Amino acid sequence: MASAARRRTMPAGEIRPSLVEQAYAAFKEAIVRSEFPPGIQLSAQELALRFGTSRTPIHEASLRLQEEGLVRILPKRGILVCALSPEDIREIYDVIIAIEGDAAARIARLPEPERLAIAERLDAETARMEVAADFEARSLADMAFHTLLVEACGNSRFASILKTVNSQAARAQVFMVQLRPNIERSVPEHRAIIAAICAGDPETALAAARAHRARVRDEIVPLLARFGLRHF
Amino acid sequence: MASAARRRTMPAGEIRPSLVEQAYAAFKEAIVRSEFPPGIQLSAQELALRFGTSRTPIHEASLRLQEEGLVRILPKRGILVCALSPEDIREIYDVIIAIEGDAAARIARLPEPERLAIAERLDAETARMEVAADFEARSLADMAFHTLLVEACGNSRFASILKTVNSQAARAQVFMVQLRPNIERSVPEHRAIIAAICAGDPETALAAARAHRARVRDEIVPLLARFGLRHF
DNA sequence: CCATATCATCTTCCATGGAAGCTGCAATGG
DNA sequence: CCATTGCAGCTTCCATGGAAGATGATATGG
Repeated sequence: MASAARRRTMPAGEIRPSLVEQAYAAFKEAIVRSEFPPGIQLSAQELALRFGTSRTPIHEASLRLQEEGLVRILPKRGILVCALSPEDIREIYDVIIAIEGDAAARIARLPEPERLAIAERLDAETARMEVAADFEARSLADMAFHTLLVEACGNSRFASILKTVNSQAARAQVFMVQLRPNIERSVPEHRAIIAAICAGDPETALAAARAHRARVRDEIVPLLARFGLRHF
Repeated sequence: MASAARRRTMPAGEIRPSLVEQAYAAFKEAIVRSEFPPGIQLSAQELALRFGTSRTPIHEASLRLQEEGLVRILPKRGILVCALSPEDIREIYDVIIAIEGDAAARIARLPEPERLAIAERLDAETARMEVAADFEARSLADMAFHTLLVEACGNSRFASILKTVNSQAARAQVFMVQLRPNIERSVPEHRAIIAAICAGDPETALAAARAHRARVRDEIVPLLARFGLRHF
């Protein structure tokens, strides 16, 4: 009865993710974990076999991944897993710098109660980062900080842009964890962003967020290039 | 030999656009021209009939348009042409402000010969704008200016982000042309951006580009809202 | 009269097969 | 020995049909 009424108005239960969704997630996961070496050429048939569907969901998932820049569909030839050069990583970081910087400035422009609430949550993540036992936990808290920063800025398009470029960079992120960059430098930089937000100073927040990401970029990109990695 | 070698490495002739491509372009065109009222719900079948293909290319084109935010695919229900609220337009402008501002700053950081060459081309478009006979021509030159600004900044991801949000805003643009905003104010603002680029001053270029777009945003968004347009 | 259940009809989702394009190799001709 | 051509085997592209979900009108029971 109630269940019938609920079924009736069920807007989009999406109980069971579609096969396209599953194929998309599985394919993306495999790419990020570098189970498919970058530059490899695959066919829909073999992916369909691997993921246990027919070729159609694979094809549609590939279209989505192509839109996100993770693969390229070569007409009549196959699916190419894109390779990222250090220059690509640099481009991606520059997008992050532009968007995330603006997001920080936007938060600093919010009415005081709102921006203080956000600042508190940002501070909590930063604290988690500081006391984290291992590198893994520290990275997670770091990611949570940056996700929150852009989710809270009030422009959903900012979030979706960052989601896209982050997924492009994900493969490199996995690799970078092994390089163990000095993430502890991030803590005071995060605090500087938080302080500017609390003070309601958009200019300083913008500059602090940009400087933070630019510092990371300038640390990471030469490192990748020096390791002679032409692509990931 | 050269021809053989070239044929060998020919990446993708793409002589004839695929049906998906055609359906994508036609569907998008129809949406932008508001031939489909926003909010309307369509079926793949009827679109297939209209565009003279089967349902498959329509479906794949719709997936692409969904990725771009122009339509939403409602599972088992149909294809919804998205409606844009003034708030959406505002969000889109804010993305433009962040990305285009950064692009201007990046150009200002280029070595002098390069940035002067770009400045010259930007100036040519601005001049075309100034002497344009009708509003139509003026808009075209304006668009060319902004396209060039972001194409020349050296980060292809900036261009692709702007392409996406611009296509989202395209429907509103068509509408806005009829409002005939005072585009002449743009000319000196463009010149300010160009001057900062020539001077190699990234900060000023950033501020000038942001101010220009922010001015347009603050002119347009209330106008749309005042017209009582809940969506386009 | 209202609430609930049923059902006809719409839709997408996904599997599959034929058509056509691309590639690399072997055969052919100089 | 090299350049060209033909071909076999791969790939995607696209059409189509069955399955299952979503919806709204209608029937049914209180």
